[in-house]
This record gives sequence, structure tokens and C-alpha cells, in this order.
Amino acid sequence: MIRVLVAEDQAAVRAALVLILRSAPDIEVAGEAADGEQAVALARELRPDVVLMDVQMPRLDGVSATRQVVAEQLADVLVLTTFDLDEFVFGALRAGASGFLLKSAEAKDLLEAVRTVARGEGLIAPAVTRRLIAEFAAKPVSAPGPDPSLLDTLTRREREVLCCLGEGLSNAEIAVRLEMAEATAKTHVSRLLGKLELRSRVQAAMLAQELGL
Amino acid sequence: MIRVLVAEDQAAVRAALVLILRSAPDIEVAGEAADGEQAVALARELRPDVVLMDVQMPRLDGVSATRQVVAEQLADVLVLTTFDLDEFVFGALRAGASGFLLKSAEAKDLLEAVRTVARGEGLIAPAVTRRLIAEFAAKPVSAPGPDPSLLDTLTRREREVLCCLGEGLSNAEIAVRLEMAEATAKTHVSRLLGKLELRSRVQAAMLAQELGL
DNA sequence: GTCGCACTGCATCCTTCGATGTAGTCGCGA
DNA sequence: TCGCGACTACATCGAAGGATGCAGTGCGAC
Repeated sequence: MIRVLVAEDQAAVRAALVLILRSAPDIEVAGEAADGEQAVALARELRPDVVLMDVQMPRLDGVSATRQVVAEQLADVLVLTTFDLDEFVFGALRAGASGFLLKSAEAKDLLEAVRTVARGEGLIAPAVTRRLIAEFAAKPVSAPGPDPSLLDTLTRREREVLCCLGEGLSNAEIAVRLEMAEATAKTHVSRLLGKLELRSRVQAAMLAQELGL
Repeated sequence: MIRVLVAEDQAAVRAALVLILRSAPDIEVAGEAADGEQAVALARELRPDVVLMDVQMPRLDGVSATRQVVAEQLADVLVLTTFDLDEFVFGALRAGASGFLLKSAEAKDLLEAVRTVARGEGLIAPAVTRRLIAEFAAKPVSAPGPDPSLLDTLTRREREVLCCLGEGLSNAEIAVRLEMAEATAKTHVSRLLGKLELRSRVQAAMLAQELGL
């Protein structure tokens, strides 16, 4: 039996959700909350398997409530909203929600979503998935970063200077840090710019940043 | 009618997929490919609505093939694989896949997935969604990044210059881009450095980077 | 109006940067 | 041992960057 806590401020909508949930033999409604704070409090008390969480709620919004519930590992959270605005979606997911569904979803989809989340899996409304994928594909600085093998062509001293550049230091500051004359620092900067095919220390600094130095 | 191109190297599996697809009245199999290169070639020729793409294939793997198909906007891609390894999932999604399904999925789920992708929506296997969400939520480690409100103190022109700095441009290049004298570009650089309490254009460039300009 | 203020623009001057030539050091194979 | 190459180091010089002073413009308050 899957125990669900329903958090939704509009009484009519909440009643409808409860009706839908009760119609399933393997699901029971453990409790109902009318705002975010109540949702968190009831989650602590009732320890449901799943919290069905609306985004727009008074006192404490759904995203913040989700963050709290997830942080305390009280339950898995399935976020429900009317509008698939990016800020809601990404906010909820960052807050740790296990699923994201639109209120326009069919009753059977809702039940299936609850079961999916209860199984420890994730679920996202199809209309939203596309944008999530796009967002995900855009973010990752991790994989397709600049080729670290570029650094292989640099000498040890040049790499050290590159690190300093990444911190935004001037040639004089680099010279102090690495205990060399300013002229020498300049030399190394010049050489590494050439090897990396860059045109200024600014580009070198940004490269160093991306490489995580 | 949804036209599907099946790309899968194992003949038996391919045959099974085709059988399943043919069982749906609103789906037709436009073609079959046994490796990645063939998949791309056939996609160019047949212009299907959806490509059902296996990850592990000879000559050109599914992820690379997906990248190509998406780059040329030939079709939406639904990636299919036996193992839900992270590298496959994230690789496929970064390559631009619209959906990701495991071969263990039921026939009806497969058909529904094809329809979802054909509608321009996205779909991800529930077992995988959780990890995708986790990965997504983990990315913005730089949540407490530099305060964007810093930009409020800048004038419009100064912000434009800051953007250029973020691209590593020189004063001369900035002047050309923004149609002003080099001396003016220098002025704006100098002013924004003062306002942001930075000591060189290098630091300004890195700030611009972090702010995502 | 006109005063003040913020923004934009340019010119001047000094500082910093970056390219280049050269020299000393170390390690390695002939 | 010598020669050779790679690395590190410094000096010099023209180019780019950055600070500062000042002028024109637009806008709201008085």
C-alpha cells in the first residue's frame, strides 16, 4: 500500500486529487495539507511514501517545501503544477523532486506517476522533458570541455604561470608568487599563449578556469 | 501516420522491433539500418519522423549517429539500449536525443514513446529519470555564484562592454563590435572595473563568464 | 528655463603587456 | 667530451591596456 500526502491549497482541487487517489486499490491518502509549512509538518509526522506537492501555495511555496522534505528524507516528492514554467520545473528538480507532472494529466497518469515515484524511480511530464533535456545538454561544462591534452605541450613552469593567469594575476604578481623576475613571467605568458594558440592573457585565464585550475 | 526508421545491428532484435511497430495502426516502418552510418544515410534519404536508435552499433555508434541526425535536423531520435549506463544516457541526451528507453520496456511503452517523441515531446525511461534529475540538480554547484545584482550598478553601455570582455576581446575589437572609438571602449572598461572593484580586464572577463554572458 | 546629474563619448598620459633576441643550465646520446 | 635540444631566465621595445580630465546630450526637479 502506497501512502500519499496531498499538499494543495485549493480545497476543490485537493478533494479531486484525493478522490482520484482513493480510487486506486494500492494507494491510500495518509493526510492532506493546505500549505507548504503544513506539508512539511505532516510529512514529519505521518512519514508518507510520497508527497503530492503543488507548486503555488501560501506561507511556504511548493519548491521550498520540497527542498525541506527531501533534505530530511521524509518522502519522495511528486510535484504538481498548472503551468510548466521553466522556473517551476528546474526549481522543483533542483530542490530534489522525484517527479514533475502537470495538472492537465489524466487520472491514470497521475496514479501511474505516484506508483513510479514510490518505486524510487523518476518521472517527468513529456511536455517538460524536452526542455529538461535541452537544459541538461546545454549545461554540462564537464564532458565537452576544452581538451586537457593541450596542457601536455606546456612545460611545468608554463603550467604554473597558467594557473596564476586563471586567478587573474598580473605579470608582476605572478613573478612574486613564482619567485621570478617580471620579465620572466612575461616570457612564460608569451610562450604559453603561442602554444595554446591564444591571443591574450584574458583567453588564457578563461581557459584555465574551464580546465579547473 | 508516424514514419519510423529502425537502427539496430542485431537482426533478431531489429525484427522484433519492426513487428511491434507494425502492430500499431498509426505507425509505419520507413526503413531499417544495421549500423550507425547506414542510419544517418537512410535518415537523409527517407526523412522519417522518428529514428529508433540502438546505442551499441558497429562502424558508427548510436550516440554519434544521433548527434549527426540531430545536427542535420533529419528527425527526432529515440535512443534504445539494454544497459542504462550513465555514459550512454548522458551521452545520448547531450547528442540531442529526444528520448531514452530501455529495451526491457513493454511493447506498449515503446509505441507510446514513439508517439510522444513524434509529437515533439521528450521521454525518458523512469529508471533513468531519477539519475538524470540528480545529475541535473548537481550541476549548478555554483549556486552561490557572484551576485548578479552587481550588474545593476552598470550602465547599458558598460554591460555591453562587459559581455565583450567575457569573450576575450581586446579594446580595439570591442570598439569595432560596439561601433565606438577605442578610447571610448577603454573608458567603459575602466569605469566598470571601478564599479565592480576589479583590478584588470582578466578578472572582468572571468566574472562575465560566471554570470553567463 | 536652468540647475544638477547620469550617461556617453573622446583625447592624453603613464603603466602593463607581449613579442623577440639572447644567455645560462641541465640531461642525454653520440 | 662534445653537441644538441629543451627549459628557464632576463632585457628591450613597440603595442595594448587603464586612469583621468573634459565635452556633449538627455532627463527630471525645482
